[in-house]
Amino acid sequence: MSPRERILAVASRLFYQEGIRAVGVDTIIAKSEVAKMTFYKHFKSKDLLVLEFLNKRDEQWRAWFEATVHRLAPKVKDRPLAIFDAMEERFSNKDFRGCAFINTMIEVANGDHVAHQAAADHKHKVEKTIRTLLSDAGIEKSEELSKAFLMLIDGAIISAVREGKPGSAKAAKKIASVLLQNQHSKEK
Amino acid sequence: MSPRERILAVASRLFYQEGIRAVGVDTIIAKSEVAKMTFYKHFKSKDLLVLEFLNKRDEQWRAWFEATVHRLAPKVKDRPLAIFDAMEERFSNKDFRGCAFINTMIEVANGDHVAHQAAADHKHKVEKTIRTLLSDAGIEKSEELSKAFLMLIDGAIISAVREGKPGSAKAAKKIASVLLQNQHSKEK
DNA sequence: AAATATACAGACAGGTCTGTCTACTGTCAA
DNA sequence: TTGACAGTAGACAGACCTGTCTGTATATTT
Repeated sequence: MSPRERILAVASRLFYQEGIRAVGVDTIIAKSEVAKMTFYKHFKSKDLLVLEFLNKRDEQWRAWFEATVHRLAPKVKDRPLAIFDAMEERFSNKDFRGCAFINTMIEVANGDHVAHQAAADHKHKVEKTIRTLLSDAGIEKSEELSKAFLMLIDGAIISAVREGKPGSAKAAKKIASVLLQNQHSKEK
Repeated sequence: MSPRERILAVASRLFYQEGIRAVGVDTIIAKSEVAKMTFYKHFKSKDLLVLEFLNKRDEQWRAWFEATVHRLAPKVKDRPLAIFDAMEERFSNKDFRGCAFINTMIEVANGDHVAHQAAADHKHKVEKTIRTLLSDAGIEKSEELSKAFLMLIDGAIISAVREGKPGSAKAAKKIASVLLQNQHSKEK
């Protein structure tokens, strides 16, 4: 593993686990066993490292998400509800500490900051993925429903963090299934 | 206004607006026009000030919540859905920056910290209030539904922060009304 | 063998953080 | 008038923050 990869790996783990403000560059440098100048050669500033962390995590998260939903639900019509089974898997991880993008957005506070933009972009992409899952399952008016699903996901994430257990995923799934039934009965 | 009240008022505003870690005691001391020793006379540490901020905000928030729901919905059966109208009022405030308890919980990270306990306590109390609103409206199985409502509220809060506009409250209300209808039709 | 690139170790500057301490001022009551 | 009390102003300690700088070692390429 190259120094650059070590730095990014260590930083990603610590940023997610403890928060961005809580982790200093000195800690990252020490834990990735790298010289300070090597760090600043590869990342011009801490902010740029944060940005790279967010971008990489966005890609990895969405790749995981699509793969897991497909694994859990081979049939397209089962995939919308499988979203919440995927979330439950995530919530059950012992290192789960919520959504890195929500966390960053809250930690940074300033709405103009790049981190907010990154969080907004990430969630928009996730919402688009959900919309595709819904319309592939034959659901009309998938736009409103995908926004509802995203809200349920975020609510479930917060509940899971607060309670320290993954039960909220099942509750969210139940709500989602009611919404789908409701949508279905309206179409008839 | 006594020095102590000034400190707490300034701290509360800044903690909510910018985050706890982001605001140093020096800033609080300067803005509340107080000597440093006066600060430390009234609050033994920053952590204790944070705790008092959270406790006070919990009381004020719930008082506002109950009063607003009652104002918006004089009839008991209208109150469950009025919860989301109340939230929309909150989201529309220009200083809205999410839920102070969620924010604190995320910012602090460590699950054993008092702030987590405070957030958990607050949300439990809110859930209990919601459960009462539901059962007063004649809804059975209010426990499961109150948890669902809380999840919708938290999801709507996150969406509102992310989008910077209060629209998510209406979306959450729509979902809640579907849940209520569904509950109602099951009872029949 | 010499030159170049990369990474190492660690001192340093300049700033911020929490919390402590001293010395001074104004007020009120015994 | 004297003493207690609450508050002010500001220096200070010690830790931590980001980012820069010097000098050295190693490895690869020419």
